[in-house]
Amino acid sequence: MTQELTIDGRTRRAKAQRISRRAHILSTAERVFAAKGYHQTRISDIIRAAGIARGTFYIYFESKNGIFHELLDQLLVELRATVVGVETGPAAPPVAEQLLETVTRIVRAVEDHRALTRIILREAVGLDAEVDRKLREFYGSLQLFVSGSLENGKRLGIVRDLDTDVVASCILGSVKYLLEQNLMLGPTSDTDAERIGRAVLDYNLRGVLP
Amino acid sequence: MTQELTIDGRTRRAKAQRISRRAHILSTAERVFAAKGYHQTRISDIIRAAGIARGTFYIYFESKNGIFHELLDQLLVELRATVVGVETGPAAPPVAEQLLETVTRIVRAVEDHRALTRIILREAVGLDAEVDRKLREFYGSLQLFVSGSLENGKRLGIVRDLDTDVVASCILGSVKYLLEQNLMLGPTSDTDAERIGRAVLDYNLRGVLP
Amino acid sequence: MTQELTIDGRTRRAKAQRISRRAHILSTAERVFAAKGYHQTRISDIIRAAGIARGTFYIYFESKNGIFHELLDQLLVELRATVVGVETGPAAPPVAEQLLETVTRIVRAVEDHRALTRIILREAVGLDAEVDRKLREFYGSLQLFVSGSLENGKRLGIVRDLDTDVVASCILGSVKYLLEQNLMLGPTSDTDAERIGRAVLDYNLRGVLP
Amino acid sequence: MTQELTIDGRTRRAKAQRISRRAHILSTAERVFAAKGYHQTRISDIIRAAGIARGTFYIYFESKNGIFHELLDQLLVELRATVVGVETGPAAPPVAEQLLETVTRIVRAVEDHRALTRIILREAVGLDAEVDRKLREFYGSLQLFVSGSLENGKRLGIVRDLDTDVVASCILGSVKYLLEQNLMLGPTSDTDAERIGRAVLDYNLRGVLP
DNA sequence: TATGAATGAGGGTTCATTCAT
DNA sequence: TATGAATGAACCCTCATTCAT
Repeated sequence: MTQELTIDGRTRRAKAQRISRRAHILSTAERVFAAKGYHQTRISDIIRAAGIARGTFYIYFESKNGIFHELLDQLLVELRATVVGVETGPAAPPVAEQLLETVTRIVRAVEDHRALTRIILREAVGLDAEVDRKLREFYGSLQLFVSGSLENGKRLGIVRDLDTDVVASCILGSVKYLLEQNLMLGPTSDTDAERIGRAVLDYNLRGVLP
Repeated sequence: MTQELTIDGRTRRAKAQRISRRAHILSTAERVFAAKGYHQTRISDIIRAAGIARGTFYIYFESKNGIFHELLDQLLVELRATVVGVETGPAAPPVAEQLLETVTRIVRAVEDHRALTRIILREAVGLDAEVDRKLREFYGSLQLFVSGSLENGKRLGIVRDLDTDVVASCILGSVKYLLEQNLMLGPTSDTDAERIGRAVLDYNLRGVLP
Repeated sequence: MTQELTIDGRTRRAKAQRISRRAHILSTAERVFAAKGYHQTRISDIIRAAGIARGTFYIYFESKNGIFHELLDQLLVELRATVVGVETGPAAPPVAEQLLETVTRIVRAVEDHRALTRIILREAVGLDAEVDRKLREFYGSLQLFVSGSLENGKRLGIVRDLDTDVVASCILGSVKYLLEQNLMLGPTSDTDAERIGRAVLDYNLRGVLP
Repeated sequence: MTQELTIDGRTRRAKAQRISRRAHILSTAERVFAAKGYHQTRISDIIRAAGIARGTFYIYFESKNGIFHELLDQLLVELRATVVGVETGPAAPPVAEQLLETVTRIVRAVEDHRALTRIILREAVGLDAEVDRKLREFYGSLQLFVSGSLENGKRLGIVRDLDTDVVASCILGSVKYLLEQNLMLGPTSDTDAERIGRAVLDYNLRGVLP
């Protein structure tokens, strides 16, 4: 082993450690934020829970607000990934199926990030202008996706004539509210998730009339 | 005029002034909270806007949190009044009609208290345990009302067989999200309100399928 | 006494108290700054010495930097007043006499504000851009005054031909340095002050050659 | 080559490197201190500018204060060298000439260490007790030298009867202030330096009277 | 009742210095 | 010797609440 390699090894190890440390703080903060809420969370809480010194926090993150934004971005990217990429071309699967898949994927993603989603849903709104912008953009892109799918469905004759904007909002709202409700309770079982998914789909497709 | 009467008059006038002053501070706080958000609002902001002294605020209200809870209670009572009291007896109007009325009433109530609702939706969640409890209770009672109506509808044969709990959540969610969206924009015109009301009703009743 | 007068009395008393409190903090800060230096002075030091609470300090002054600037401004105004206003017209007293008077006045002013001057001389330079600007402006105006007087003297034939800019700097420098030296020692007696004043004048007028 | 010699070579090379590295950090710190001022300078600024690691700094210097003291000492020694060593014996050149030479030498020395001198003049005063002591000692020794020269001049009949202490202070002050003024501006040209040197000398020798 | 000056418990952030590698 | 991540003591400032007048 030449010295270069040794140094390389050290550097690599150090870098890996830095990344894992960062991830550790990030996930700790996620937990603390979820438990106490953004405003009730003190930097002291995070560093105590993470077992690090005060200054160490500021090596890895710019500020309390900064780490929150990082968590927010992380979640929004992840959630967006569960929705974006649905085909609406002529050869694509029927809208109903796509929506079911989307719902299932979202439910799973939210389940995978209970704590994070809980924070976002409960704390992010109205926190600061930048957060608001990000959330608006996020919901806006979802809205576009859903209303686009509905328009497509109308063209294909598998969706009846309706106010796509309003209905897209309704669909988003119904899914969002269901997720909120379930997050506030304990973890949702897979069967529950499926039951809820089917019910919301059925409702969205056929309404409540007989 | 005896002295007693004079004192009575004084007392009455003083009492009236106390009440009106309290109302003045309350409505001022509502405006300020709505404009800046709960956390960004300082007691200084409220007293400056209300034109009162610092100490005066604490004569009428226990704390910043206290006045917020008062506004919250006020709104929840008002909103609840738009929903509660719907008849589900055999002689009652059809569920469809009742829902339309309810939606219309809610939209109007929210429009009447834009500022307050805006705060509740954006700031109240996760503020403290007590607020959370109140909101849970509020949404819970709405949920019960809606799912009860649905059950009733099922018995009457005017609602098809569906998971009433999940669907009730969906209905609440769709209405709530629409209200959120519209609150963040400018004031909704009456025609818009009606259009949206009809669209959400139509969607909830018949779904998206042709 | 009508109620208005009573209120007036209260208001007046309160205002007076506020002013005196402010002055108290200001003079305390002056003492502390002079004793420990700007950077070594903590807000804690000032409030402890002034016998006030932390928050009280911030009622009267914006910040540590703010109170320092106030002291600085106060001194510069006072010192400027000892220098500005000298007549240079044809009917004015001879330059020599004017300079002597100026020196005497400056020495007295500095003696009256030992602590303050000590801070300004020792701490102000290089503290921040604004302080630098103020000091540059202050010394600049002195320089202008002195060189103007010299020019005038030249025209009147009571000052020989010399580089007025450089010589004005020299005069300022010699006075400034003497003041610095004396401030660092104990208080200067009146006789010392006069002796020094005469010596510096004599030196400035006639130089060191026989 | 024996092993000892090799080791000797290594040791020597290592030592040389150590010395040059130390000098490198020192001169970098000088630059940074001059640019940002002592208090605004962070260790981070120095190590970044020097291209070394955090810990390395502390191998070569004890502390931020330590490296500053080293720069201070270095400058004071250098400046002292421009003043000390002037002969005052009977065979020595006339005082006037000696003073002119001294002024010229000081101006040059200051020009050679603009950055450092700038720091000393702007930041050192009041930094800590030790710095104050060193500066007092430095100026004290200059004062002694100048007043000694004046006394000597008086004995030789080339300096008139005057308060040597006060006048020594004046001379120092005038030179110091001029240097300060020029340091704050851009670099002084040689001709400017000479012009200023002659003017200050002329002024010091003959005063302002015709 | 009304006032507004006073309070003081924190909170987030900085940065000189240390130390394991 | 060189590194740079880790440390934690300090510091300035905020602001909800109190209380003497």
